[in-house]
Amino acid sequence: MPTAAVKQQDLNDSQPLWREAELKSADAMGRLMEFWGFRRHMGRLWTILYLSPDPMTTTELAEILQLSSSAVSLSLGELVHWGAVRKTWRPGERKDFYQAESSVWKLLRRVYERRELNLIREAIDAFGEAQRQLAETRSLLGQEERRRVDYMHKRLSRLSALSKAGERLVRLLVAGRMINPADLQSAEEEE
Amino acid sequence: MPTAAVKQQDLNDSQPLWREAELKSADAMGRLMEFWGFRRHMGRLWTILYLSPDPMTTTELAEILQLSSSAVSLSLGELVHWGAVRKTWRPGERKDFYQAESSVWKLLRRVYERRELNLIREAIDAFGEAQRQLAETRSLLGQEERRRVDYMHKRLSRLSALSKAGERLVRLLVAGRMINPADLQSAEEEE
DNA sequence: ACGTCTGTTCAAGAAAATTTGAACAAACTG
DNA sequence: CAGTTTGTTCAAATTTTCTTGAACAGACGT
Repeated sequence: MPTAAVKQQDLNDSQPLWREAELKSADAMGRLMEFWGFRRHMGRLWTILYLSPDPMTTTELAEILQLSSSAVSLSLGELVHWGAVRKTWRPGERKDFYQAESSVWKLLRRVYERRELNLIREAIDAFGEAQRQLAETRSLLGQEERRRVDYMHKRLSRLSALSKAGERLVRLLVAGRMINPADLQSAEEEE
Repeated sequence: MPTAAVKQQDLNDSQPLWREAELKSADAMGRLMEFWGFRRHMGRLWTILYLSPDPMTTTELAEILQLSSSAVSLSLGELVHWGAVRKTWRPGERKDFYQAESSVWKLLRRVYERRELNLIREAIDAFGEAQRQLAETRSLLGQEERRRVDYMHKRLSRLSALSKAGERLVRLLVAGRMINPADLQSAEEEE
């Protein structure tokens, strides 16, 4: 009694013809999102909602993507947290309905603002802290080691300059202003 | 007999005073690299090399970061593959020496070119393929479903437009030319 | 107030990745 | 050419991350 196989068969039969195209798109976005550091399912769920003219329930989503209700709840919650999905309700219906935030540009900005900028700032802080630490030890060292530490200090300055250029660049992106990648290049070059 | 503790103590004693700052920087870069989808150790190894005035051996690297030789070999190999680290040799010395490629800008470009662009292109292809599939089924559907499929098709056009704008944007980045993020924004707006 | 429906949380189990030591291969030395 | 040294590869073991089903909590209708 191949329960799983039968179930799969039933599903295939009852699926609309466009389901395959829908899943293919969802998977493509899932890969993008996963690469971008999010859960794979977040991209898939968002896409299903984005492609649907009407808000959908967790039940429908779970069925389409063959996910457990807890998996759906978890990833949807995170999507809501990022503002990528909104809850809505229907008069008379008890279930929650979800719809995709459809401005991808808005979403990109929000993520870069909340996440990537923080990450870069932490790196900048770490480099600065390391430099401070080097400066402290400098007086305790012999000539040979002192030159070594000075070298490190200079290199850390370059990493700092680069990170700061990166931060500036992301801030411009978020603001929708023109970006000049040559800034990154030159951040690295000046003595 | 706290072997591990003793070993750790020995290490601490024999470390130069600037080792802590060095590790702190390496870890910061490790986090950045990990977030960016590379092995955590790649960022750490690269940083140690970047901060060193002289090329280093796998043995030194393994000792500093407390890694097994195989871990070092693996991650260094990948760094070499990405052009982030170069092998060099010293007359008389049998061991390989490694030095960091110090132009971060060059590295960024290479990665975006080889990796991110591919990823985006795959997504673009998937969306296009899905649209084609929808067009094929359209004639088989009733009026209600046809409207549904048309909606999906329109949405996929938007995803395609966005992805293509993203691809263009990355290509400009790689080329070091000016970027206008507003292109992304408008890719989404035109019906 | 009770039973039902819905959504979330959590701990256990499954899957995926990283890490390691050992085996292998290659290059050099005496 | 035998014996080292060095570097890579591989499968096993570990760690981490994901997934799941069950337990819990809240809201609703009767």
